[in-house]
Amino acid sequence: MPAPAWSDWQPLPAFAPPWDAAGLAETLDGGQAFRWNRQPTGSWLGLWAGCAAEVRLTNDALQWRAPAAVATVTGAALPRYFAAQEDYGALVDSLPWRSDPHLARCLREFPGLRILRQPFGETLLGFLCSATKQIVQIKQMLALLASRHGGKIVPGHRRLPTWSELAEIPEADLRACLLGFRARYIHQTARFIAGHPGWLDETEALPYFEAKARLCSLPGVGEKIADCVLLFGAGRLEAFPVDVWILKAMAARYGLHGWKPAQVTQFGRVHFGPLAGLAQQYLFASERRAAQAKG
DNA sequence: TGACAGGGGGTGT
DNA sequence: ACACCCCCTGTC
Repeated sequence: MPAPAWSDWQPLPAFAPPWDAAGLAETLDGGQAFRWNRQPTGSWLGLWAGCAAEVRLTNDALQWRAPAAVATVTGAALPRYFAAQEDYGALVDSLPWRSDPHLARCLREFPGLRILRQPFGETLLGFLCSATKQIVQIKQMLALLASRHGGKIVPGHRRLPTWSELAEIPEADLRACLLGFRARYIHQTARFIAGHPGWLDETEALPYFEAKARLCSLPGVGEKIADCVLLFGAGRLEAFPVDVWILKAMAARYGLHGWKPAQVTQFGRVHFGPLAGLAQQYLFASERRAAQAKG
């Protein structure tokens, strides 16, 4: 099979502040998305929906290219996927960093961090896989799901199965993709979504609290996963996912020792304001880096 | 090189 | 609180 021809490298529409390598790595492989892989050349190869893109950083500018067969559709999808229409300088500046030295430090630490705007349904699938799993394992599950059950994007790369397709897959076959107890949740969720056409699209369009409540009605989806789906798959920057990492980080950095997740959620909304999820992502990135440095 | 614990970014009961 | 699954990682 011949290697697919790739489009020329092209700049992504410019927007400030500039990208940096750490921020790009954290954005693509820090727990928002699970289908980006660093290439030997240092660029990143990512798959979503029917798109395949390679991105790289040159002189603080982001460039992309795609297999010729999907270059048009990928190029059209990229600005939305990378939230290129958002003025991140203004968004970040509106966070309460002036009165929060720790937040200010995290913002300085990852100047290129973004919140991706991934396809809603795929984001739900990714985070249904995420319970008590680390990023490498989630990526492995999704890679298996795509390779065994997803349609071809270009030779060598497959998309994730749609929810309609997932509804037709026996639970045992899902388990074979290393999903463990999550296979049952995904199977049941797929049956529900398949039986309620338009439900996902409607949910994505609802106001934040209503959308979250609807997601939480799905088997295997609790508050944390619902918030991740809304933050990374619907652009709801007010969603503030509280997991054990953020629980520990907030305890250590803001003195919230012994606080329960619901209390930390409330604190986050009040303290960080309407873009609490954006602030959370910077805190999260900083804690991850600290943990990695520690070994 | 291989076996063996231990624990894991959550949800449901 | 504990089960749910089972892969990853560190360790011997």
